[in-house]
Amino acid sequence: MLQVNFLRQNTELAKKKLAIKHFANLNLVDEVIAIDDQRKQLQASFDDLQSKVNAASKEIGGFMAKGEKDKAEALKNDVAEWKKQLEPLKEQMTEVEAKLQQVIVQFPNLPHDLVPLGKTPEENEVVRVGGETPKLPANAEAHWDLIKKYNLVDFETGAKITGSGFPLYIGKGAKFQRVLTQYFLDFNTAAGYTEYLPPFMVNAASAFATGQLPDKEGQMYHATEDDFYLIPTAEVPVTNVFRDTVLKESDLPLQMTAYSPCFRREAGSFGKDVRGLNRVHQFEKVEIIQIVHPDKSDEVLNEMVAHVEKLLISLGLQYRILRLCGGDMGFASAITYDFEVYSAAQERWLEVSSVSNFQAYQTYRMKCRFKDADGKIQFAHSLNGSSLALPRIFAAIVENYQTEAGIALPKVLQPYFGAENLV
RNA sequence: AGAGAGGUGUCCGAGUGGUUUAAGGAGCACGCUUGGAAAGCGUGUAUACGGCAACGUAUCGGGGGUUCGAAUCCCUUCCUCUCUGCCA
Repeated sequence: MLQVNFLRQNTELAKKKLAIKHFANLNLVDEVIAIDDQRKQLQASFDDLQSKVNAASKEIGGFMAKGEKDKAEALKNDVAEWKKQLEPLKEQMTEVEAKLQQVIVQFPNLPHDLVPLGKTPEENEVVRVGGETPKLPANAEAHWDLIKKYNLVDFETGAKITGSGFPLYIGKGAKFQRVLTQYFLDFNTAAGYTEYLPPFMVNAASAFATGQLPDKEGQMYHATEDDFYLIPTAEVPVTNVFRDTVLKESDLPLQMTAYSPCFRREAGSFGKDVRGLNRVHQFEKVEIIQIVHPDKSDEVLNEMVAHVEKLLISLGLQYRILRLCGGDMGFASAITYDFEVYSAAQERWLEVSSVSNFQAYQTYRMKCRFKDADGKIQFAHSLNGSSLALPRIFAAIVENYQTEAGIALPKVLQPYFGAENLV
């Protein structure tokens, strides 16, 4: 959530930056300031009147104690009059505050200065490419054929149990999921991240705090009986650990990692993108999350990008890092780097990680603050990234490590799997 | 799921309608004291909004109500603990 005071003091800058994110209704900025003016005025009148009521009530107490009933009664009449005036003021205030909230949550985060202009994924900037394009055997197949051939994942039975997009992992396929999860968590904790295992459902307040509500309401599964949402990423529960807190400066940086299944309705997805493991409704992911001092978030973002890059290198996958353009970035993010791995069998890049700096956008919503050296309260910055999302890594390894005889494994995974080959 | 007990500041904890302007204690910070430290003494120590400021307003889990006045009474909701039930 953006802060009204920031919009007030940087109106033109904010509009310019919102335009980079292709936010259509720039007049909303002026509107929000006007509503806030109204709010301030109402509050001033309300506070004045309430102050009179409070003072009089105290006086009445004094009169009652001394037995001066007449004076007390006279004052009571005054108070009754003021309270009558107070009522409409209170109503207006509630109304204006709701309106302000309703408008301000519509603003996406402002883009970082490094964010390239552009609207479509084609306009994302390739920052780095690494690794080798794998040489596949002549009869190479895509992962959706390989997993069938070796009975690693069964989509049909998953669909019978639940619906399409809920894969059923079997045998070595299931074990491989577990092994990847463990390897990723170990890799993250070795770098200083603390491991969390969070709830997989969250309440509306948590979903709001990280920006899923109200923006992505339709993308989450909603258990209406209890009003819980199935998490679309571990980012939601883990970032919310620090909702409504005032931290000490020395607590920062907070580094968390968490495994979770992720549930996404993916309403509106279609076409070849959704084949096999490329896009599913339930998948496993290991996430890294940091809450840091605002001065450090740029630096930390680079560290997180380097961390994920090292992880991909260790898996021997060809990858590229994209800096997303304004039009392709998420709602709450100030800057995002996407990681893609190359699938030689599909001859396309698959997104496996997205690392973002949210700056104070989430923490302001969440009221996650810290007390700085001068005793002032500041909003921390939050960042997160996948490290890593499993299905496409699974797909890429299965495809890129296929041999005439089966599927090999990256060296780092062999001790975890207890074998040199997956199959 | 049923019955009961609770939810007060960083923490413990008092407080059942009116100097509560939330007692008291602990912790923390600063100062005094000291050769240095501890102890002791003193001072300070929540957040949000409005205001240049003085200051005002709100907040005792959340929401609503009664009252001139609510931490305190009423309703509602969430959470924690104990017991019972069910259960991996």
